[in-house]
Amino acid sequence: MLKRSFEPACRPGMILTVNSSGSTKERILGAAEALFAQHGFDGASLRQLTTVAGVNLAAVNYHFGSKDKLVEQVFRRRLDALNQHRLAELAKVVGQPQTTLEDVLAAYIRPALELSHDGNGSLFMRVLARAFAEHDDTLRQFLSENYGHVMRQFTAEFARLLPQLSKPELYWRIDLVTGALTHAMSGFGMIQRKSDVSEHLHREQTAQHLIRFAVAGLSHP
Amino acid sequence: MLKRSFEPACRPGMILTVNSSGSTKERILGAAEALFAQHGFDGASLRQLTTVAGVNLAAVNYHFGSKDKLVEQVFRRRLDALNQHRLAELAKVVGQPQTTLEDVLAAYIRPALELSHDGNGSLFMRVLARAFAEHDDTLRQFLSENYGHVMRQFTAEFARLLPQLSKPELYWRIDLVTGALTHAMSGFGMIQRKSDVSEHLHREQTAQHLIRFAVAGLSHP
DNA sequence: GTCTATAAAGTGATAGAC
DNA sequence: GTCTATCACTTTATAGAC
Repeated sequence: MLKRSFEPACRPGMILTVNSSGSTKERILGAAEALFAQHGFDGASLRQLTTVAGVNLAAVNYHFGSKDKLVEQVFRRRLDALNQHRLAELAKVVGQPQTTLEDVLAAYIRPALELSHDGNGSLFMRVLARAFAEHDDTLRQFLSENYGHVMRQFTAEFARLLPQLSKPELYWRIDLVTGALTHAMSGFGMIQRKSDVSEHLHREQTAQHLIRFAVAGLSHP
Repeated sequence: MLKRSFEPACRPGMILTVNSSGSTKERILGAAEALFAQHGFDGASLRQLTTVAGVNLAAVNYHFGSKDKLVEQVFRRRLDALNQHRLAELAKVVGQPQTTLEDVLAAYIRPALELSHDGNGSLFMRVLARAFAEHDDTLRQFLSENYGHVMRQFTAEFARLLPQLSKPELYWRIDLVTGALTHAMSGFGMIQRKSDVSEHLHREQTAQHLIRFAVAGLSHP
């Protein structure tokens, strides 16, 4: 039922991409991201991981201390940049005289979409989707402690733009939108880019889809 | 980072519920559902599982053949009933002279909500959410082969009710709605029932929330 | 149908040579 | 900083007594 085989874990090209550049530490992080996305945190073993990264088994404990600390670093590497990007975009639009719901949603969605369209970044979005599904308290606490302020800032802005909604109603809708975005950005039902559409245009179209859906879901009467 | 400890895996009451009734086979299925929800398919071991179920370790292989076959049975037990229920509800409304989008969505959502509000059923919705996040081809093929016809029937009905949408546009929206529902039904952001609201009323309110959100997401211009 | 005992392989982590 | 070798433990699965 559940594949746990080793060989077909990564496409050949992907393995080369992962283990052929950067320091040992970077190669481990890259391989961890790919294998956690495919097999989960429990499913991916340090032996798979170090083989794909082309490093020695002991290197993980030397550079990170433990598997759990490695997991944490996989999250930090991407989320620090992603959420700084989000807050920077939010700051840009909040200062404007007439901020729209679209503007705020774009500040939240576009940075994530940009990440998910960069080859290795899309793997990370799958890791993130897994983390959501895990319901692991330790992991959730880590995310809340380190990145909770981002969500709070966006929620405050949504509340300002949707004053007709009660707090519970707003939280309800934000939660449903979050579910839709996580699902979409983890690369599940992402519409395939046609060959006559540029990467940039495709990202723009995808962003428009997501934002319009989110606007409808947040602001319906 | 990731909890793998054994003791606090289940609340005491839950363990009693799981292992105190039914045949050996049923007790194993119940414990598997609970532990797969909490620790994932890889994270939950047969030793945990048989201890919680109060049965012998060897009983899993005797009754199911292997861990993977057990996973399959955990899905079958709930999905057979859930999807039959959905199709029955769909058949009821499709025959009517003026079927609405709300009717069709209710036929899809209400059976899942009913399941997710029955104590052990809510654990299964979390198992299902995990399965989505897994991206495992074997698992996805199993779901598609056995229950794909249900989604196709609902999609056809959506297409009939939303003729202004192109096929890709419709698939996009259905996918985003699916993400929101999976997220919500896995018990993530479910609004807590207040003590002065009956279980039945709460389920009704939740259904209304989900359906209105889905209508807005599917039918916006 | 249930049990004990155990096989065979995998796991994370570490000690110590280089 | 990288390596080999290995420890201590857990995993799934099975053989064989009852």
